[in-house]
Amino acid sequence: MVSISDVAKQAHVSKMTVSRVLNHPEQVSKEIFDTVQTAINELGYVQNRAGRALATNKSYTIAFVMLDEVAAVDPYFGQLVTYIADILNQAGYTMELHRSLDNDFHAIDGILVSGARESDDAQLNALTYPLVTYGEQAGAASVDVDNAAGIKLAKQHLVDAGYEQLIYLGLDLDEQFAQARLDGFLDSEIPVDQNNIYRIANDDHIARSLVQTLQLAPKTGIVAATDRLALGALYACLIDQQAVPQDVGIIGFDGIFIHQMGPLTLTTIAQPLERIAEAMVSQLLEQIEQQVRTNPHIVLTPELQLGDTTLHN
Amino acid sequence: MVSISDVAKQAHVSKMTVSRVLNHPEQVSKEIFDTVQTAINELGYVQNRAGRALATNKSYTIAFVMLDEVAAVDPYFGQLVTYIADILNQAGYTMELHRSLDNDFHAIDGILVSGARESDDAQLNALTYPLVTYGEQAGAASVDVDNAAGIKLAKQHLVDAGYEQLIYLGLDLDEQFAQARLDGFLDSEIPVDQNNIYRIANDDHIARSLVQTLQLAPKTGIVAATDRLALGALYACLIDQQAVPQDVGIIGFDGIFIHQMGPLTLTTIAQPLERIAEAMVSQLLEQIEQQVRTNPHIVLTPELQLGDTTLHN
DNA sequence: TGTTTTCTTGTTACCGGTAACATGCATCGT
DNA sequence: ACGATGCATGTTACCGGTAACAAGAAAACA
Repeated sequence: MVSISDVAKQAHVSKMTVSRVLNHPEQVSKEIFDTVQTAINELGYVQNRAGRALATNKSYTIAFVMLDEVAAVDPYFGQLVTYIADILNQAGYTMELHRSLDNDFHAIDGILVSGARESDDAQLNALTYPLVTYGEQAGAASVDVDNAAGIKLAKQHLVDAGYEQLIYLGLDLDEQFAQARLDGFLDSEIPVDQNNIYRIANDDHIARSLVQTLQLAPKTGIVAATDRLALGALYACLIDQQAVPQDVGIIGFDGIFIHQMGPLTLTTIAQPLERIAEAMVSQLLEQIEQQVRTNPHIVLTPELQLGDTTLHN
Repeated sequence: MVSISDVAKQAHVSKMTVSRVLNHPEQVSKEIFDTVQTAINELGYVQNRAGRALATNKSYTIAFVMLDEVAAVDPYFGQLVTYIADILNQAGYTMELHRSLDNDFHAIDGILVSGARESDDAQLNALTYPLVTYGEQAGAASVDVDNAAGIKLAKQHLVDAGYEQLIYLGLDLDEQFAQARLDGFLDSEIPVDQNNIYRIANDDHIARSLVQTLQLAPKTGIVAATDRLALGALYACLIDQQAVPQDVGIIGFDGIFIHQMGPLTLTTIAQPLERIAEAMVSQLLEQIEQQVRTNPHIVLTPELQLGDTTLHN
């Protein structure tokens, strides 16, 4: 492997001058800069990260910790993690992927966490690295989507589209976002009937249980807490031979399944995953540069994405 | 940050002895071993990876390069990448995630690549690191699923179940696996009608195009090249009010969508993702230890996974 | 012209760890 | 009782890079 010393020899300068060309080019005369650059190119020199990390105590590596088991198979995870990897790469950082907080974290500059639950709080707070979580998290910086606002958007859209009865299809409440979305459904000007709130276990066969449960009056709008639930509802309607979107409207949340996945694209509340990724990274890099751990809660607003499962112009 | 020297001081021994306790404990007397361990625990020492990497020229870091854009949102990607991360972690390695071969790879011991196309060959062959790809790749070690065998399995299953007419639902052939699966469908004892082979562009609304295209005779078995296509076919059948699995059987390939995703679990040919991950990692670590780049092509056989979309006992 | 400032480059030491060799001491064989 | 052998530990040097300081030369100032 060609090192900085090899380049120095080739260019007839000291190691330090080569280092300057790489890190503080303004301190180097034009001639020498060119000579060194030429030598670098000729020899195909690339910086040794370990050496640099050791000398500067900075590794330019970020750990992304993915705690949610389910998320691994959920498309939005792949989307988020790749956005983050891309953005970090562009900023000159490398992203490690971890699945547990039990790992020793060596030689990293900061940590991004997704899918943390309350039971992880202690471990999270014990970490001394700059930290940003996806989803609200006490005692740490976090980036989240405004779940309640998103659901309100969904309700409003269904009402505007002329659906008369609203049904909410929610998940178990053990995850924070599930509670927030339910709250969003309950808390708004548009009144809702408590009998029309259903809760589905995440591993149910959604469509099967729905087709038995729901008595779909005409002009019903279904607000689903996730796109997966919305997809189940769509199946149920197909089986039950309901006309979607004419008689029944369906709106989901997340914005992942909308493409290619069904006979109809879903109308959904789309999470701005790219902006989430950007916010997480920029917040983290800021902490790293400033060398302070701050705990802002950044909340991004999701957007209505029109599809075929609701009426609209 | 507490370093090996701090531990050495605390334990009244030399740095080297501490290093031995960590790396060659058999060379150290029992007493001193205990003393040093105590000091390590008291001080909460963790090894500095950069220092170690610099001294040993090993980083214990592997780059996973995910080239396929689509894969990022496909659940199997999340599954594979997390399996690999888990296995690597257990072996004491860290996994970096990259999205491009253009990145400089610093301080890594080896590379895993998924989603490479022919156009990536030049860059892949230029890499000097130990390398294993997912999917067949000339000039590099690879792990792949026996796509043709899988499709034959699917055909056989449908015939055994009593479906009389077979239809193949395939993808564009620009990816190697798509070709292999089509070949598997054509090449077998069970004869097929060339008119019953359909090709769907990956961004089509599968169900919509199918319901217009297919003239489903009773007792038709549909072999779909991917679970996503199978799901589309299932939609199409629902819309067209075909009885699945009584009149029409559907079998997919990949084994990802089977849970929770529809009114019926898919019968599918499941990729052994966990074994794929294991094979990729063990092949790579072997190359790293042996310090030779070998190019075996490891082919794993997928398995029939029964679901509700075909008849069986 | 002599002195100070500025600019460019080099020297030294260190980041945290480990390999290779050196040393000191106990055990062994004869 | 002596050197030979083996075992446990320490010393030195180096991995590749950079910060802090030193030094030399050119430019600026008086």
